[in-house]
Amino acid sequence: MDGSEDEVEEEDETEWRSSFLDSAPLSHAAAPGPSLDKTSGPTPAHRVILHFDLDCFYAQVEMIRNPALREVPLGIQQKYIIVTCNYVAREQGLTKLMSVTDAKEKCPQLVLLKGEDLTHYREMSYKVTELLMSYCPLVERLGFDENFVDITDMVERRLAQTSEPNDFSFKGHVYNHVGADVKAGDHPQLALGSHIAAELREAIHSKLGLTSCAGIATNKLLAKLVSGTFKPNQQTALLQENQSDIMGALSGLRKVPGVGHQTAKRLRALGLVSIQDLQLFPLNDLVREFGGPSARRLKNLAVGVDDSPVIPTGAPQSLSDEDSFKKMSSTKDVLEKIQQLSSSLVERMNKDGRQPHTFRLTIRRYSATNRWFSRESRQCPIPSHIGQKIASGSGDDAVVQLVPLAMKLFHKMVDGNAAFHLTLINVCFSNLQTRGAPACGKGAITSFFTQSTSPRKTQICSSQSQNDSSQSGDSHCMDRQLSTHSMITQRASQKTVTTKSPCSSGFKWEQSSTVAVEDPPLQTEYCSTARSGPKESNNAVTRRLPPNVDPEVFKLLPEEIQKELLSPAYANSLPSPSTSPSAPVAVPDATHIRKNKSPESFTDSKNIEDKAEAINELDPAHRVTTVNHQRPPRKSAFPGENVTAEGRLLFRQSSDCEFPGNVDPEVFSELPPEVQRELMSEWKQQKPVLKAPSSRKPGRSPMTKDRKAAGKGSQANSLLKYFKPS
DNA sequence: CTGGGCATCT
DNA sequence: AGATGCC
Repeated sequence: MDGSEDEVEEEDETEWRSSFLDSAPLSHAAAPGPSLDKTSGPTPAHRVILHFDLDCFYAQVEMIRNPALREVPLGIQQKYIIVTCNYVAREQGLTKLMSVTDAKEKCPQLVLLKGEDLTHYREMSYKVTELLMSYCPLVERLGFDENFVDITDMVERRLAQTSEPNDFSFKGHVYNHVGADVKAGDHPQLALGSHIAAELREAIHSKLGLTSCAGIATNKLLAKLVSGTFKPNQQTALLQENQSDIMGALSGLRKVPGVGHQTAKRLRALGLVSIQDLQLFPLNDLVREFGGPSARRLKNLAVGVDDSPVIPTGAPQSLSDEDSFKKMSSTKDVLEKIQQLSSSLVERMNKDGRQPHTFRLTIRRYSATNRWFSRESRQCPIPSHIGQKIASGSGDDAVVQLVPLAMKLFHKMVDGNAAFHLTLINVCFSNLQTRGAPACGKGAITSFFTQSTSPRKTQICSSQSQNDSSQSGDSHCMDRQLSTHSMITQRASQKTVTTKSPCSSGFKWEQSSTVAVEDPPLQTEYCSTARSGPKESNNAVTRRLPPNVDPEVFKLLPEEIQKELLSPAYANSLPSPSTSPSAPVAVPDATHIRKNKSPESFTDSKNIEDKAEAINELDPAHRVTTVNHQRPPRKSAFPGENVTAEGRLLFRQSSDCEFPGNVDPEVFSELPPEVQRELMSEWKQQKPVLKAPSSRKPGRSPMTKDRKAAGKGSQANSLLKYFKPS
């Protein structure tokens, strides 16, 4: 399958392209109106759905950040797992989700980068979604590296204005077909879809530097299944007539998206192992086990039928941050971990711009049998004064007030006096609400999103007929997007790559109430904390609190928590130890909070961030990689990579912070000296800019859009926070 | 030596 | 609040 990509390729591409690019006719004679129905006219019987899957996503992001890594086998490590690796590594037998031990055994020269901090992956992920949305608003995310796009309307509009439906061709592969085997004229929608898919993949590559795979089919299930047929950096279309082929080719029921471990287990209990087993299994029997809706869904999936609509994802409905570990058994450690997680979460929440109204703490207890099951969580409302601080930028104040809340939740689950053994802690903000944005009420962006998402009705699972009514994307929106698209495409033709992050516009909600929340009167009902030791009165205790801890909240805490908050472990995280109650206490900043905690956090996140910042300012298209290599020149997906020697820096074998903290020193030391020098100089070139990940710089667009949640109550979104203004 | 997110459904 | 599923 090597070089011969795009086997079914014709030359009328330019014609198609121009046809595709020019702005749409404003009349949609044949465009699906609100009454899109199979009975109503020559409208599309089928949707055209694209599925995009970024190649080894985390590895690609890292290789963009440091192009020298393109030449070496690279693995992205989270804890003891290689979550993904580049294709150099895959050639040596590495696979996804392999243990570090196995991976190093199989590939001793493997270069490992820590991937627990998802910040860069998340940012790039949203850039991809944003880019796709600029062409077509119906984009649904699946994880960080996959997107569905419903281009039905775009295709129909193009077809309506295309005079010669016989000139059609397919771009890329066609499943189970070779060469000119396939008559594209018989599948105009999919054929056109394949060209759009190619166009979008090219945009992702030219603007963001990422390669991807795509699948073109009539529903999400098939598009996803077919997209992985040829990897990497290729695309495949699936014709209706080959649906049963691709379903039958699945090696087992687990391969069906939507059938997870549990479902597969229950199916196996019914004697079902293969796709065919499920296809032939009586629906009634299946209903008995799974209930009507799930049973029908499963039966449909088995034959490649999937009516589920592409639901625009928009901004996330929750933000969470978590860490796992082998063992955590002291309340002090829990407190510190919660503090660390909350600090980072609050920072992210602040960049988002929305205000969280619910806080949730999740833990996982150790269990010899099932280490990764049984999560427990408790949630509570976030007092508005805290929520406002989060959204307004007083993040450090917010953290200080949030931690006691979290500890309260923690002790709803864990008895601090008894022994415990945790293996994971997660903190989560949800119920995110857009706060009164002045320009947000009826702004263009807002209405755009309102339109694009409101017409969503939950599609019911119609039985067999494959022709699901395409969720009538509102055509107004599509037209507007199409014109946007031409503009963007024109810009793309200038070969300007917009990977830079600055985008300034450091707009922030100015919060008049920044100082408004005052410590409530201390005298009222102090007695609730009955046995505060004889040492100090409640008043004294309260005075020892950090200035931004709400005494009201404090006194509601279990006394053990109160003690913890006053303990050295906690106080040390503050700039001013509690020794002198009368001394003015500075507001702790995130760096302080971040600083004193578990050893692993000393892995210098500073350098990493610095590097990221510096790299982000470089234009990937123009940056010349300086690599000194005698290694077999891997064919890079990116042309124009150049190689020169650098090596003015000496490599220090010490395991200190001379190189980024996410680089395994051990592994690094095993690299060839040339590679070491190369990497070192790469790192050294990045000049320090920021200290904390608090790069608040990516300005928040003043606009927040409300995405009227389909069905559910408000889902106020500020998706634009994730999408840099283009 | 099995991650760190997200979402939906019940 | 938990279970399940996806990456």
